Amino acid sequence: MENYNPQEFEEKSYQIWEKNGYFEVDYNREKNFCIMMPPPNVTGRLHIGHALTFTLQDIIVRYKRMDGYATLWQPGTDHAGIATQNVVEKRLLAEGIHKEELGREEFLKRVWEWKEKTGGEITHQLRKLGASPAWSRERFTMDPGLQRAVRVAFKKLYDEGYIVRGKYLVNWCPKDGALSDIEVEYQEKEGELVYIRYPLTDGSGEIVVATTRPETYFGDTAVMVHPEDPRYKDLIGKKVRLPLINREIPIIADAHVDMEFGTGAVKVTPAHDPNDYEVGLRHNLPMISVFNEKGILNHYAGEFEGLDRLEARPKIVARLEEEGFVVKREPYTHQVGHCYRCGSVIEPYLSTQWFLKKEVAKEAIEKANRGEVKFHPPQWKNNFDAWMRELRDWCISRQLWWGHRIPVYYCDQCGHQWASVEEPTACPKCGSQKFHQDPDVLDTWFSSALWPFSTLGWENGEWGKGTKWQEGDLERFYPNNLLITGFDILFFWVARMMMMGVHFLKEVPFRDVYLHALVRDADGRKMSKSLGNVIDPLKMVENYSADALRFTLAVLAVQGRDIRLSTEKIIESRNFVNKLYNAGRYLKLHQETFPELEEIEIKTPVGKWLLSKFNDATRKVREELDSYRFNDGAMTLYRYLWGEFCDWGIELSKVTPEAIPELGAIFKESLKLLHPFMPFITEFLYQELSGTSIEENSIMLKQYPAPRPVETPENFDLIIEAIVGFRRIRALTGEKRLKKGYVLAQLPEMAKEYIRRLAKVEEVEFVDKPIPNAIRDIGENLETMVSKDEVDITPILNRLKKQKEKREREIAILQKKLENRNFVEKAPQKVVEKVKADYQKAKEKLQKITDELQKLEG
RNA sequence: GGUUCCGUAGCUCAGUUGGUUAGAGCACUACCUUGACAUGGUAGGGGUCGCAGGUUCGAGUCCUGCCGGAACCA
Repeated sequence: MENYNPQEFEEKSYQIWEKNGYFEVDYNREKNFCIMMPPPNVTGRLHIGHALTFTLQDIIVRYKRMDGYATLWQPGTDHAGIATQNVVEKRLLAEGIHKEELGREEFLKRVWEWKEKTGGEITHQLRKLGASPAWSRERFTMDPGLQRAVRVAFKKLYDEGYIVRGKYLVNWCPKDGALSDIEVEYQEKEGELVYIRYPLTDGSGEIVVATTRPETYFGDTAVMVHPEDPRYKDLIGKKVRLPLINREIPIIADAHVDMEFGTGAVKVTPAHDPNDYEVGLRHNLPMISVFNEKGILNHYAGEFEGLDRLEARPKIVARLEEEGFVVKREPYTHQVGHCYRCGSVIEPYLSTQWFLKKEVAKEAIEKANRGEVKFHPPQWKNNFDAWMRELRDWCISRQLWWGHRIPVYYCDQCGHQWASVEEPTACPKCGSQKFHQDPDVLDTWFSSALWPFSTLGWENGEWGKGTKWQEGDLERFYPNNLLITGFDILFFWVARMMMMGVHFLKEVPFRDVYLHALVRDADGRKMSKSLGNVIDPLKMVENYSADALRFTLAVLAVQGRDIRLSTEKIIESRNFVNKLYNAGRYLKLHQETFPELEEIEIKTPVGKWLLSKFNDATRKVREELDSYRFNDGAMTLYRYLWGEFCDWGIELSKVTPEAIPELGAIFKESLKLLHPFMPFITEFLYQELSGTSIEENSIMLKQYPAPRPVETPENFDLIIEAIVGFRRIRALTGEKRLKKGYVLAQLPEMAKEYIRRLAKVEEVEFVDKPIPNAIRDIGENLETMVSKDEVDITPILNRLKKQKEKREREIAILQKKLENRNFVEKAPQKVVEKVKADYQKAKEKLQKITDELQKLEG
């Protein structure tokens, strides 16, 4: 057999698969299966998290495809607004060019150029993993078809009143502009609580407020106290003067104040705090922004104008201290919001933005509650429900150039504002040709929210029809069957697909959602460049093969648990690949090629036994894949192929080589079973053992195995037990071989040869009662014996003593149960019967052991 | 503060609706260069299932509390 060089073979076979269109949808099939690839960022490079998610997807997709489904795994990349714009901006800066100098159009041209040339590298890296999506249908969230879908979706929502524009307090990143609520990451930070004195205007005293953000006090438009607070009751309605700038603001009463916190008096800055914003609305307070969109303080800050808000903070406090306005400062840890992308401290900031109103999700919530989407693992449903219940309006406008530009136009003549799918030529109201488009673009997630149906042709116009999508795809593939993605984008993406899918198509976008966990290092730490503990999937593929990496990820993918990955574990899988290769070599040593399992009749005892094990494994693997228990599926295959096929099947066939052709056929079938997990080595061995080429006979296109009828095999489990029994005697006594061995059981005559050869016993006899003067190994279902004269008995004695103790413990437990009248009366009859039988069996075994001990010692 | 998850062998973890003597892989010990494979083979040792109560005939599994760790939301 040829040497197996994974790198070479993986490259070669992948090309053949792709070139021959094996990944594409076979429209001749009746059953459909559709899964969307979560589009990776076009700037992205394959990291281990990608490797996990795409491996799991590929496993399911290959399984379904082999199982007879018209299978669509829709690939594509995401335009990733902020990330991509940053990448290109940086490159331009390296040449000394600011994007403002280029202007919007020219800049966008450069972004597209970048995208065409270097973007989407990740899709090539994905191929190294063996991922098998329908590449011919690859999409980009800003291709013309999807651009149209976005504009249609926007216009519909706009016309229905779900999309509105308004001046609201949003999460503002001084670098990246407006962010949605979930793009803010909270971190615990050591800060300080500064107590500031606000003198009353009538000179009758002062009021002290506490704040963690003293620089915002320039925007205060009130001080608020609890109406029942005896300390401040009399002050309500009076005015205070803000330090340094001397602006006067009123003291108001509001029951929302927490009297316990700080001094019980709260400064109100409606333009820079979400709670204060609400207060401002309730009490009709003015809203004063004290810094601009870059976070630079403005004229309201008096002498501090021109400073960055964070730099200004200590200076402001120092100045207030100088002037005697600071009562005290105390250390205070609190949660500070940071931009998910650049890490800047987020400021609540008043600005005009577009919002998608939460009401749009009403139907999606109802459907989710009715269980129309199933989550795996199920506890995610709670999380999802909670978030959907507390849904807030979604800020969808972004101050970027790269992205789907908001299709809203403003007439310069009459002021009319409208949304349009097509580029308009004139104002629909006054006919003026002077109008302009909204400068902002949409949140990237807006377009990915449409992904489960926009890629199927929904409102794509004519673009891509017949190539990127087919007529009827929506009916065939929507709802998608499954979504696999990381739990970290449950809200960002999954929830939004739910809203949009249900809103536009009246159906949930997918039936099942599988959320996988994070990949961590061997010590459970997050992988990060700064820690230097990053495992590069491409390196792992290079060093250990894609199969090894895939199998490792699958075997570690336990639902609801983080994955601790290490090269050691990948090496274990690599060893498994090696084991399979050698099993193939063994078979090839005896016969050039092997038939398909359905082409031959399994006649030999070994073949029948192995086929029944294959059936067990097949049933289990199917069940485990159907319930997305990837780790169990991988483990079942590992145990079956290594522990049963290799350890016993091959070994037994050395005794009766006439079983080898049958083994070969069963092995080929087993390769199909394994193929979704390890696509390459299975293809290699399948071709080697079939004497065919990938082009004519790819394993990818074979039927996924199903259990097949086999008559109850000769009881090989007992033969195996006898072999192990003798081996144990040999291991304990150190005998290289045994002259004569006895088995207390009636096994078929043919068993003798297997026992002789594999247990190294020269002569075997079956007996129906213990021989005299013997040492016995008492197994679960049978005993093996040799004459006492043949071996040294002390290790045997020790072992028997241990067994005795163990049996006695067991018997005590069972006996207690049986003596318990409650148990005998209340437990199901079947259980009681079983315990009784077990008790009898255990007693018998104990008897044998004590007899044996007595004889040996006596 | 709210919600959720986790704690089982030295390590990483299975254990699906409660029902044998709680399993696997790695690691460990002893033996084995036997014609597929030392990236291997054979045999073996190792756990009072975080702690304390409770429900039940019966608890690793269900309930309550506590201890320890993590995540999400506010």
